[in-house]
Amino acid sequence: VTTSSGSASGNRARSRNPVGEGNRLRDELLAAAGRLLAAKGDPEAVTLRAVAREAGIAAPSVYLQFADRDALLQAVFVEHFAEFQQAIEAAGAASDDPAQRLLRGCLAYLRFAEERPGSYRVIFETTYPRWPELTTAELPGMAAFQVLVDGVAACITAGQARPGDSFQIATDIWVAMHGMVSLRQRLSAFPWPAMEQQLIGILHALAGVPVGELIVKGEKP
Amino acid sequence: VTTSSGSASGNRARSRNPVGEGNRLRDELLAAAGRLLAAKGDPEAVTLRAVAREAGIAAPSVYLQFADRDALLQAVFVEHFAEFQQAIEAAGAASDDPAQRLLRGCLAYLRFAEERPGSYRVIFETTYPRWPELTTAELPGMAAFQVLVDGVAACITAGQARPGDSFQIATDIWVAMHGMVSLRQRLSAFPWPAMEQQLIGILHALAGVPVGELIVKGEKP
DNA sequence: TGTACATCAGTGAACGCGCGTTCACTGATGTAC
DNA sequence: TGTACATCAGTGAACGCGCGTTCACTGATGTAC
Repeated sequence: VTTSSGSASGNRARSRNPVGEGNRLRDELLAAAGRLLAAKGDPEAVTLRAVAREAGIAAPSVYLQFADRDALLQAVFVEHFAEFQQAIEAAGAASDDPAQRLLRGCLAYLRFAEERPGSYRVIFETTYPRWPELTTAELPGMAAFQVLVDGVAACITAGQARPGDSFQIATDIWVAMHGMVSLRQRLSAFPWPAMEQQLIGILHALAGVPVGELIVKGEKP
Repeated sequence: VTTSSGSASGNRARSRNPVGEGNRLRDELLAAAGRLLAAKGDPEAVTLRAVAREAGIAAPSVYLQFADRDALLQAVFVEHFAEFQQAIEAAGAASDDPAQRLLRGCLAYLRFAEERPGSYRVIFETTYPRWPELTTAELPGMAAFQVLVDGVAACITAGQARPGDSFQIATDIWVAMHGMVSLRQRLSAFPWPAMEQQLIGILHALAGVPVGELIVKGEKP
């Protein structure tokens, strides 16, 4: 964990615009939160004071950008969730074979969770006081989930998956993937199978994609 | 949440035996912790001071029974885990048809998690500082997991499940169940299918148990 | 170009809180004689 | 049976800590004239 000593006023000329300056500090705070999350792997470590410390500013300055600690955490969520979504979509886009897209997207999900446990926990294992009000459609994550639903549907259409309710199958796959990463993180002493092998077996069982289609293949020409 | 006002010295004659008396207080503390867990649904709520408060004793008295907060939490884990295991085994024992035993055991798992989220989180979503030392065999939960492995194996032997590696299939089922309860608790706004239906679909897909075998049937004569 | 002034990003000190833990103690229970 | 004593379960006060949040402030940046 690095503690940047510098004050926010660097050598670069500041714009007088409070908004511009504000965004710079805001970004610094989110970056600091990200570093804490990466170092500790635990959303609990992202306290308002720890973030301020990591960013090299005084604790009260956080209030210039965020109404309170919860607003800060929510912004952290939004940032990390966007990165999560991007990682998955980028992985899926690397092929145009439906089964490959599905496999790669799922693998990206698992790898993100494995490589960035803190970010994953901010996304899927933290409760945000302000969210119970949200409706299903507004749920952050529904867009990402839709990618999975579409992926399954594409496999079915292409004859690469057993016909069925793509929404339901996608739900089952999601649930299984979440269980995989959540339990692996919690019980690392359990004799887990290799993540990729387990994923292939699960996709095969839940979606009916032939195992042959589920070996990661090179880019299409 | 009830705060019992009474001091521990009641009307009942105390045994002079410090161990006897000690166990009484120990049980009271574990009971208090259980009440907190049930009321808050969150292991974080089980602080040493909150437990003492709930049990109606002074905070330092906890040290008569537990070396520190971590030891207290570990004892809470052991108690709730035993109850969890009991609930599952009792449910499975209610039938002698392998598929039914498996189904009922899994349902009991899900129901326990749904009805006692605090207990479930103490078991599967809390990290205990003293545990990284444990080997696989010592892992609390391996015994419970073995029940699931045996259940799957029995189904295979009885021709009620697709032949395969029962350990691997049990792992997949466990992972899926954990994902189900963990995500349901975190994202209650998501349009989840009925838990029992989802379980049946998952058991069918992962273990190959025919859906017909997976309707909860009455007791055998 | 030079000076007086306004803006406002960021600060330092302080608040009350709940936490885990320590320490010397108290006082009812039970025992020795 | 009666009294002096030992045991030890449980206490009250205090500690230092990190937390979120508040408040009046400071002082460099940029502007008006």
